[in-house]
Amino acid sequence: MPVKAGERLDPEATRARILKAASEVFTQRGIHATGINEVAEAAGASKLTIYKNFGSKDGLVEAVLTDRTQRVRAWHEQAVEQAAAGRERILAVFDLVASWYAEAGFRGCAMINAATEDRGQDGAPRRLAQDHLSFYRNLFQRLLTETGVCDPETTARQLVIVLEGATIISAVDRDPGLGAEARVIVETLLDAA
Amino acid sequence: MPVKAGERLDPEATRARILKAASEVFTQRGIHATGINEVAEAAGASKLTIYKNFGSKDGLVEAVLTDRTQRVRAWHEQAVEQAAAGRERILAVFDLVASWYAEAGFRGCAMINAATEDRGQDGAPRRLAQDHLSFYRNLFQRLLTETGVCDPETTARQLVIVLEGATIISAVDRDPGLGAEARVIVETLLDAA
DNA sequence: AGAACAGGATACCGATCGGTGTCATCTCGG
DNA sequence: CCGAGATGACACCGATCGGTATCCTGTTCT
Repeated sequence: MPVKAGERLDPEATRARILKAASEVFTQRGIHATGINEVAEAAGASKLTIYKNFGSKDGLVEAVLTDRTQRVRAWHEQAVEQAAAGRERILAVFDLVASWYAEAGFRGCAMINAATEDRGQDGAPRRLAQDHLSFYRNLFQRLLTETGVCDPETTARQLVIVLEGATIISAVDRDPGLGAEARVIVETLLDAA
Repeated sequence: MPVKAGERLDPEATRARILKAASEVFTQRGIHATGINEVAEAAGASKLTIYKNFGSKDGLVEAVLTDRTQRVRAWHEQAVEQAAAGRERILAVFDLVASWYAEAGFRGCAMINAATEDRGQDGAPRRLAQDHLSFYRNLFQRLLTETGVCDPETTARQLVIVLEGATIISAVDRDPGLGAEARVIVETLLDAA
């Protein structure tokens, strides 16, 4: 992908282009399985530019995951705000992931996948995956508190389990139907809470 | 690990020793991140013996995962049989995984991890992971039918979601408490079913 | 116009990868 | 006691890895 004239010599655009290309190729083929050369080719950038911007492959991976978790969080915050108050806001999260499962090339949560590839190590991927899980826990806990659930913390942890279970199974089975199944579980858990 | 005199020149024992060592090192460090040399060193075997027995690294990975899924299935079948009939048999599955989460060096489900590392590919790891999920679905469906649940298939799929969600979160967070949390969710779902 | 800089292309480095070949050693059946 | 098979130790292969250096083009600013 050659650089268009208009966006040339814009360091921020170059960095964003590399991030986007790296995110896509990491998602599709895995992080360990993807070489820097592939990222460079997919981004239409040279290895030099990648290393100038991110220092190392680990630095690139951390930047990709950080960018990814921030985008996902923003999507969820926005979806929640647009939903009617109460239980609908919680279900909006699962409607959002249901549409995510249905996207072509869906391969699961980037942070969980990276932490899984890196298992045994205590590097940035695992830390970012834990932070990502904490985001979901805190989001659910806030929404559950607003709806007046008696034990928001426990129920929030339950919803994260359902969310991540549906995500990993949807990725392995390539089955977008897990979104609807997760929603049913969530309604049951909310009824019981 | 040098070979003990008694087990020398026993091809089956050698093969089993390689499988066990490979399973451990793959689990702890990841499959892509582990070279054949590491497996050979961990097994006290030579690369020649590994390739004589398994043909290729992919063949070794497939053999390790096949062995693993069979062992896990046997553990679950046994745990279920030893539990009292009815709901206890379903909960026995989650008690078993709870003790699994508490093991030192727990890193999640080998099949799901391998499929995640291999994402985008349609090789043996993903197929074995799908088969592993099917095993859980079929097991739960059988037990739910025995307890007289009205829609065993749907509830079985729900239980698999909870099981895999708890597993992946327990692995990422290194938190064995997910076993108890999963059990609570299961009881709620069984009450509602 | 010219300095400064971003960036693409390419070659290169040492290390490691999956995989093969060679050879000595060990055990065991005959 | 000897040959066959299994195994470990080790050297080696081409490919690819992460990472660096070189060279040149094209843009932007002064």
